[in-house]
Amino acid sequence: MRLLIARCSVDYAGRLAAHLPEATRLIMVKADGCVAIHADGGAYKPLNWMNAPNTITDNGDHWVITNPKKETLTITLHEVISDVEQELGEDPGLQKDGVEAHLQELLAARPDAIEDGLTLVRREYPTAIGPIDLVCRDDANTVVAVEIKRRGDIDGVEQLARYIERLELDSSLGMIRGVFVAQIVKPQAKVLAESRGLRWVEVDYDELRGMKPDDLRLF
Amino acid sequence: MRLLIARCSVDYAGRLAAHLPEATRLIMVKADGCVAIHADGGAYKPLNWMNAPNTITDNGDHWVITNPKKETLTITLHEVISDVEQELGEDPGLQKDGVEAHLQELLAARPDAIEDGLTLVRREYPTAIGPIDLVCRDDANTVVAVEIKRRGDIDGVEQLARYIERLELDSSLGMIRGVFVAQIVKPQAKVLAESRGLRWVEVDYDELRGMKPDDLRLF
DNA sequence: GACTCTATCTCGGTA
DNA sequence: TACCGAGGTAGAGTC
Repeated sequence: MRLLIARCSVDYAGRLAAHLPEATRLIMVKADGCVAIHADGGAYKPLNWMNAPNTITDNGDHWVITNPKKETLTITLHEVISDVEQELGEDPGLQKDGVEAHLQELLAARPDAIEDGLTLVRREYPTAIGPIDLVCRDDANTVVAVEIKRRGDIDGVEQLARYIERLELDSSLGMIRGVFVAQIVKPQAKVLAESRGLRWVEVDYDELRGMKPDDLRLF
Repeated sequence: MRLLIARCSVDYAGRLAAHLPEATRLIMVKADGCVAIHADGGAYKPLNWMNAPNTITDNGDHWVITNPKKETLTITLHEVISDVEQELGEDPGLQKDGVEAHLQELLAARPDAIEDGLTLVRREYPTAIGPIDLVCRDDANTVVAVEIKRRGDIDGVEQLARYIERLELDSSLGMIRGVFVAQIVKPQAKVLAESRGLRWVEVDYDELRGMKPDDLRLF
C-alpha cells in the first residue's frame, strides 16, 4: 500500500464527470492497483476513486488511471508532502453475524414467530424470477409467501408482490397470501403492503436469537 | 489525519457483529474522528469503520470507539509498524456533473425533447407515495406522468406505474399516460414498460445540454 | 458475462 | 430527527 499526501487536483470522467479543486489530500494506492482520494473527514467514502483492475500511468506531475470501461481518473500533483509505501500482505477477511441470511435462518426455524400456526414448506423456494425467502402454510393450509428484509423498504414489498404474482400462475397451489417481515418496516412500505393486500410483521433479531426451538410452546 | 499501520485485530458490535482476525492493516483516523480500517486490496471500502461523531478511548494496546447509538469498534494493536499524522485542512468538495438532478432540470426546461408537444405542468409533483419527477400535458391536453432515471431499470418502471395508479385515484385529471425516460433503458425495463402500457424514451445527456432553449424550434 | 439482491450500504435532501 | 431516494452505488452469489 502506498500512501501519498499531496496538494492535488483531480478529474474523473466516466459514468459522470467530477472535479476536485486543488487541496491537500491523501492518495491511497492499494496492492491490487485501486486508487482512492480521501479528504480529512466525511466518513469512509473517498472523494474520488478508481477500482481495480486499472492501469496507472505516472507522468511525474500527473497520473492518469484508466479502467477497462475507458473511464479515467486524472490526478494532478502540485506538491507532494509525504510518500510512504508498506507491504501489508493478504487479509484473512471479515467474519459477520447478524445479516439478512441469519434472520432468514432463525425465521425458517421458527416460522410461528412470524404468524401463529405457520409451518415451513421450503426455504429459498425457486421461481423463474428468483428465490422466495420462505414458503409456508398456515393452519388453514393456505400457502403463505414470506419475504424477509433487515430494513423493510418499499422495494421489498414490490419483490414480494412479484413473487406472489408468479406463484399464482401455478394453479395447483390454491390461494396465496403474502407476509412481509423485517426488523423495521418503513411507513411507505406499510402503506404499499396494505394496499397490495399483504401483511407486514416486524420482528426482533435478538429476541429471535434468544428463543430456543421449544420456548414458544410455553405460550 | 492519522495513518497507523499495525498488526491488529478488530471487533465491531452494532447493527451486526463482525470480527477481524489479527493481520497487518492501515488504520485511518480523520480530523472529524471517523476511523476506517483498510486491507491492501478490495476497492475503497474499509473492512471495518466507525463514522463521526464518536468518542475514541485509547487504552494503549487497544482502542474502543463508541458512537451515540452505542455501537462499538474495538481495535487491539499487536504491533505498530508506522504512525504518521498530517493536517490536511478543509476540502473544497467535489463538483459533479451529469447526475439525475441535472437530467431532470434539462428535461423540465425542454419537455418536448421527451415527446413532441409536451408542456410542463409541474416538476416534483407531490403524491402520498413520493414526488413525480415531471407532470406534463400533451397537445391533446392529456396528463402525462414522467419518471426520469439515469439508468432505466425495472424499479423505475414500477415506480412510474405506482405514481400513475395514484394519480388515477384523482378522477379530476382524466386519462393519464406515463413515459419512462432514461439515458439507457434496459431491455427488461422496456418489456415491462410496454406490458404496463407505458412509453419509454432514451435521451442523450450531452445532446440535451447542448440544446439552447430555442434550438428545437428549428425542427 | 449478465442478472439479482444485500449493505454496519453512504450520502444528501426534506419535512 | 427520521424518512426517502440516488449512487461512478460496491460486492457477493447465481445462472
